[in-house]
Amino acid sequence: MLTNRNSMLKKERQAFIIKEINLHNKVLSSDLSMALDVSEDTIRRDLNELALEGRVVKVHGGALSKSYQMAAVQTDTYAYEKKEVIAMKTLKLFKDGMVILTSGGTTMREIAKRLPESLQVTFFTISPLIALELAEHPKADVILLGGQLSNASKVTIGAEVVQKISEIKADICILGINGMDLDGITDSDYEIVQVKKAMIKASKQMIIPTISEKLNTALRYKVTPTADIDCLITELSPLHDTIQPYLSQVKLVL
Amino acid sequence: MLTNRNSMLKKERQAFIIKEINLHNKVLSSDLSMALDVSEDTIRRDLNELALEGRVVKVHGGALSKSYQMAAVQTDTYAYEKKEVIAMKTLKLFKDGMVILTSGGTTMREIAKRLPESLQVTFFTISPLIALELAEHPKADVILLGGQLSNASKVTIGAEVVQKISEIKADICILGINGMDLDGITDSDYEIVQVKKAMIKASKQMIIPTISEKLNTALRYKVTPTADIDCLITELSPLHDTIQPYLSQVKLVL
DNA sequence: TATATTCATGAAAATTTTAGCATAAAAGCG
DNA sequence: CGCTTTTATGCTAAAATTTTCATGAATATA
Repeated sequence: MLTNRNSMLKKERQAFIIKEINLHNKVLSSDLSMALDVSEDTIRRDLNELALEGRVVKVHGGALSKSYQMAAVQTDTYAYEKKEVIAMKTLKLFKDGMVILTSGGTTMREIAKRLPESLQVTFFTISPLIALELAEHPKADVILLGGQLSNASKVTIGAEVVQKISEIKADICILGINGMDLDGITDSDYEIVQVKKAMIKASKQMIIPTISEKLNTALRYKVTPTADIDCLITELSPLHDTIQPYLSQVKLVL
Repeated sequence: MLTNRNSMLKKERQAFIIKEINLHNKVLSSDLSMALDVSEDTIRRDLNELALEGRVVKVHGGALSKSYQMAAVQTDTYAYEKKEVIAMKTLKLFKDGMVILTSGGTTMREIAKRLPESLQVTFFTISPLIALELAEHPKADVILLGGQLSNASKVTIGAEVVQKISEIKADICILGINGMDLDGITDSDYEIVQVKKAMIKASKQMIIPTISEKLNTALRYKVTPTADIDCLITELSPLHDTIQPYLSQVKLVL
């Protein structure tokens, strides 16, 4: 070896690689080659060894942390546990005799699935899927708001729906969302935005159940200002860092 | 710093796409191309790979979340083969541009599943399940007739539905039935009878697809006389003994 | 229908991997 | 110490993979 000082033992080098991966969740062979001043072949051999030991996941061009693969596998019901937590929190707001207006979405579906047997509530919904889920409940009254069915999001949209919603006076409206930041709730579908606006207008209170990942993301069209939200429900504690900025904007955070 | 922001590993990129889809339920190829700074070809190839793995649903221009796509897959329908035969016969009556009014029922669902891709029709339906099935069809316009959702039969009922139906002028109405004999079509649910009467009134032609088992049975409430049926469709040949008595009553038997 | 997007395909370019070989250091041994 | 063996590393050329680009076909959208 040319310079003893700079030379690194194999184990030492591999430890460095592991550390890098833990830090950044990925490494590129080319980067490591430069940083450690060895050929890419050596790096590749290292990565192959580490992959064989199951310490990293080798991919074309470098390697990824194992957690990447984990996250990639669980996909069936995305963020299932989180949505379960959100559903339980949301259900605490439901009282006997309430009129509840709801949109669609998988979070809302988790809520519908867990509706307590004893609860006597009236639901208005634009989602056939949610309606069918709620129809399983013995004491729930379910009114499906008719209209054109959107191919993409599978909820009814259009002037007729908006008109019908305007005739309702609901106690609370549960709104599934796609994007939200400190400024407001946003969505990517214009038609759906119109319906959601009508839903908000028709309800005394607006409740937003969402996984925290959707916070601090914005989409094309604005639905309503964040300040108008009556209750924001995420899987996180209201004390969590991510939630802090929203505490001053939203009336109640669960 | 080792991380090179410009280059992203394939797996990493696909993980990003999955996350984006799970978050917003859909992604556009063009958006991803911009966000990840790769060509749309690369995005398309990623989406195709992910679709092949069954992680996302590829559509024109982007991809959708899987959870939206799956609307309960059931193959354990009673008399599946018979209903398949009936469905194929019924579909021959559908023409481009038609306005079709339909009730619910498993037979109707088999029809909806098999709707040819090329057909351009407008559906009005009282069944959320049928609506969701039809919504998978690219060229079908689906209007869900809103109203109270019946717990038992999972179709919308009530004055509102009847009122809405009266405003429609459909070419044909496909009516699932529960009982029928030489005298007339009968049902056991009074509310549903009201809706079916309205559907018949709103349509130029009435088509009854039913398994032959239901022939020669009668229930509590009468819907309409057998003589009013325009087309009766069963899994049997019109020459079959069971069908013979109906030939004189019904205009067309398939 | 006409126009604009998006898709599929194959070829080309860029990058990464593999495998074989050469070199050199490290280790083992008489 | 000399000698051989083992191990680690780098190099090259060919193979494989990934990405882009160009084109016409298919598809949406007005």
